[in-house]
Amino acid sequence: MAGPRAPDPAVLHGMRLFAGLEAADLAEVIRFAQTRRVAKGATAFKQGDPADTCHALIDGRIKMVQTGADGQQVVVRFIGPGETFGTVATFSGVSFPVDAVAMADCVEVTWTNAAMTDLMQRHPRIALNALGIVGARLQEVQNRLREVSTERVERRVAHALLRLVRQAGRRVEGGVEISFPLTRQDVAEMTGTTLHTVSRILSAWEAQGLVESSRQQVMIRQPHRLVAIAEDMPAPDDESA
Amino acid sequence: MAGPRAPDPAVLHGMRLFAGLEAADLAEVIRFAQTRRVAKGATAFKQGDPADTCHALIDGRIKMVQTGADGQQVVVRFIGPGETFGTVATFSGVSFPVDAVAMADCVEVTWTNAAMTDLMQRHPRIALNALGIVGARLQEVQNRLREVSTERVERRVAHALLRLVRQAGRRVEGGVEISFPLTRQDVAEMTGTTLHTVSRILSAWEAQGLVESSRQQVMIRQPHRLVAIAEDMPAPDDESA
DNA sequence: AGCCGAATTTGCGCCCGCGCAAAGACCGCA
DNA sequence: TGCGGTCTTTGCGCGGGCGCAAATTCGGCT
Repeated sequence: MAGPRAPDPAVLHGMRLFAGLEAADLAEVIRFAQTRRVAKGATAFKQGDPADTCHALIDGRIKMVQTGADGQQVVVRFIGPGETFGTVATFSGVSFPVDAVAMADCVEVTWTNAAMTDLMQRHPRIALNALGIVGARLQEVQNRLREVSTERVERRVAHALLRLVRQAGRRVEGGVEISFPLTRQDVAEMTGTTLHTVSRILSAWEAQGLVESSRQQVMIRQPHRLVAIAEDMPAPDDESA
Repeated sequence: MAGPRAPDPAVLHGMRLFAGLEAADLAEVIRFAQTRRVAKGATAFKQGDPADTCHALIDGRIKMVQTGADGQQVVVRFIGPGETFGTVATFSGVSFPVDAVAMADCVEVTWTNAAMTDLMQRHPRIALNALGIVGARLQEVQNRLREVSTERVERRVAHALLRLVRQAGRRVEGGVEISFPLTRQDVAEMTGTTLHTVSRILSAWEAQGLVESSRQQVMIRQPHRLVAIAEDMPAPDDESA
């Protein structure tokens, strides 16, 4: 019955945007959706494109990057499976304010603005969920704004890593690692510094046994000490001795 | 007929949050509202307070300030008459993430979270309006994040002043002035620098005839030159000669 | 009119972190 | 197994802007 483009309703399960909806409602939501593949390195949409679609990620990892007038880039946030993205501009702008770059091969579902608006009007629960999502992101960005405005680089990098661990941490032997490839440049663009400074900081931490990093990969060996740096606490006992 | 606490329905007119609602709906909205006065220097709510109310400003000017663990403050945004504030935490947090400080004597209306949620469910239009408002703020904060991450202080101050002019500019003889009292410290907290640096920059600009500033007051004499600084353009012709 | 506190200005010295540059490591691919 | 490109590391020097401190101005209040 389902056409070739109709996604499996199961993909909506666990999405915060559709939390609290009945199965019948979910089925309705999915009828308006389209699935799409985005190859690694490609973009789901580009900064400046007309914002006529809403997006949700099924699989992969997406980087939201804002580019300034003279080319400087800032990583606004990372998107993982189950998260919505590119929905804010739908209700508040005519064009997307960021690039959505696939860091791995991705699968996403999209809705037209008209369809999503209609769904929200008939199911206010979706609109309220969306408010919660956007509100949480606003708070997160405000926190980052305060960090970058008032904290030293080292603390900002610590905060960024901790945020990544919370969002995409994977327990491994000897610590926690960030479960997707991440360059020094990426971290620099998250923290408002340069890849050189990030590299220096990670090297110093590595020398202290705090982290272990290799190409596009970071593992935190002693999260509590990283927290201490992030919160500017006196260094806790070094258990590595 | 209206009780002593019931606000005049007219105050809702022009509020973006309630745009597109019928008069009857507005009347319903106002039935759940309470008016409240906030004296200059007092707070409508404090960072960390349980977020159990939504707010809209009728008159005055409010400064949203986030305070970090060790006391450093950042001005997140200013709120003018007709704007909603303190509504984000309602749907995404348990406590307010900022202080709302009255910069002048203020009048606000408030709703309980329960009332606002209920109103949104019965009038999805309100929820969609809220999404637009929060989305626009998210974009603004993202822009500031990029600025503070990649731009020099002077450009950031220029951007901040231009943003203030757009939001609360008043044409006066000889230029445009910001229509509410604003200290160097405020500007510093908007741009992630110190009041000393702001003072130095304004002094330099004043020497060039670009602005005119006095205690808690800034007037822009040559907006186009300020734009040139903000956008890092080569200095335009100096018309003051 | 005079006093007090807040806001502002300005000088001076230093240091964090950037800019530049070059070398080295690692991966994918043929 | 060799090649090329991307990512990373590290050294060196400098400069923007902060920290500290003191003087000054301004406004409000009595």
